[in-house]
Amino acid sequence: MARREPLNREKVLDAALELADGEGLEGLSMRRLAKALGVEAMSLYNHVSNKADLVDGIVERVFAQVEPPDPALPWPEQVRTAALSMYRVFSRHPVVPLALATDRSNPTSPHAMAAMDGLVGALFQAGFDERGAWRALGAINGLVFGALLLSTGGFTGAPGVHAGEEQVGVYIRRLDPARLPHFSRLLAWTTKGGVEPPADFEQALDTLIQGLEATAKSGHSG
Amino acid sequence: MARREPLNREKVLDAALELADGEGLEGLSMRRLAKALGVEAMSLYNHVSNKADLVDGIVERVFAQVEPPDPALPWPEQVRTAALSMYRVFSRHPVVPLALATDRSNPTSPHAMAAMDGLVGALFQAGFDERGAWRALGAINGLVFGALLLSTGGFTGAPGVHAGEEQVGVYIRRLDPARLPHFSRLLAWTTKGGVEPPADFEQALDTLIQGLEATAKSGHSG
DNA sequence: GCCGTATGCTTACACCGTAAGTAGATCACG
DNA sequence: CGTGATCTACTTACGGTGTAAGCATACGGC
Repeated sequence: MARREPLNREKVLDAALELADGEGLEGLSMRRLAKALGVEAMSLYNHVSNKADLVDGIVERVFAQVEPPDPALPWPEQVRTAALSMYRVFSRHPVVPLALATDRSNPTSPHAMAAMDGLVGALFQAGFDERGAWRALGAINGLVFGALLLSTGGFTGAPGVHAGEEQVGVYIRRLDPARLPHFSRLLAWTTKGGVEPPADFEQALDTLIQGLEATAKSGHSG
Repeated sequence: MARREPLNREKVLDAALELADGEGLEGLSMRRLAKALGVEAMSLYNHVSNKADLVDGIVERVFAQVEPPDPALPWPEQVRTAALSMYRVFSRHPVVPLALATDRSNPTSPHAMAAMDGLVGALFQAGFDERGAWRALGAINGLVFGALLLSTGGFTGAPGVHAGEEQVGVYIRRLDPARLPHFSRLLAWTTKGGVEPPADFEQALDTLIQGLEATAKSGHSG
């Protein structure tokens, strides 16, 4: 009667994150997770109260990897590094932004709040008042999550960045250059390579930060 | 034997959109949709090949409401109106951004491409080359969808804007002002009202556009 | 009138999250 | 040591999901 190595919340969450990274959020089911752990589905409920709780757990676990910015740096640099850190971490675990957008749950995760605190601190340093900081925070988070969700989930206004080249070709052939001149010109360019999501995001972020610097100077309330 | 009024794709999609708007994307199931139409689930498959096809259909239908910008206006104004139009339309139908982020499907929708074409045209007018336009487009779409998904789905780095005031109170009490000084200061402000998602988005958009103007002037490739 | 086609219903399958009940192993305490 | 409490895992079951397969009915063109 060799007892199996005991399960615990940490192991469950680790396995869940691995499964979700590999199979996507839809591929993460209690039954499949249990099977991966060599256990029956209902046993998981000893360590996790819900599927929602499970998802919250992996979100929190990933947020723990986000590095808060160094308050000694100039504020635009803080915003830059914090946003980039979020982007990088979530790129490795695309389930997380999706889970945050899908479920209505969460936001009481300590690590998530810590990450936000750093960002907000930088915005206060910039001279924003509460309203301005709130709006700037929305802009930053929106850009980070939007970029991740669009590049992951499928819609860039173009075929996913993951699509093979032949697919893109079909796509382009379907659109009428006479009716959509600009968009087809742009898509033609994307097929020649040159699309690099991380660099593209970094550029978009810098653009936003430039805007933030301008509005921070001109008026406090953003 | 009074025949029932015949079904067609349009009626199915209309009912699906209405159901999804009312009950959320999760509430949209073939069985429930069929019941709403006074029909059995499998009958829907005569007008729709898939659930994915159904969702694509409502996405396309909503995209049709997005107004392309007027090419005669100055380009920042074009970007502004186009992005705002997307934001407003999708605010009325929050299922759509969620569906785009969730499913890996879609993007061959004519109306969606038309909306993108207008935006890209404005960016070319601004003097961006392909790479710059691509990145600017990513920034704009990212911001629009990110703002929508975060305000809808739950995570603003704060309790959802929809959360009742007492919930927010509980939330704030849970966080330690000593450990998270900036974030708790910001959240304290949000409880006093003043959070207005449309205005907040508009401000974020203007900030981004300011950044776009700066980068458009300084160099072509964004 | 007749037949192909389109429409709708019925049944069935494999999956999902999880409530409820139960068996067995482990541990604290007398 | 015995004994009871607790904790873990398993089994079973319910109502939900998307949809494949088969069958009945009604309509349009000849």
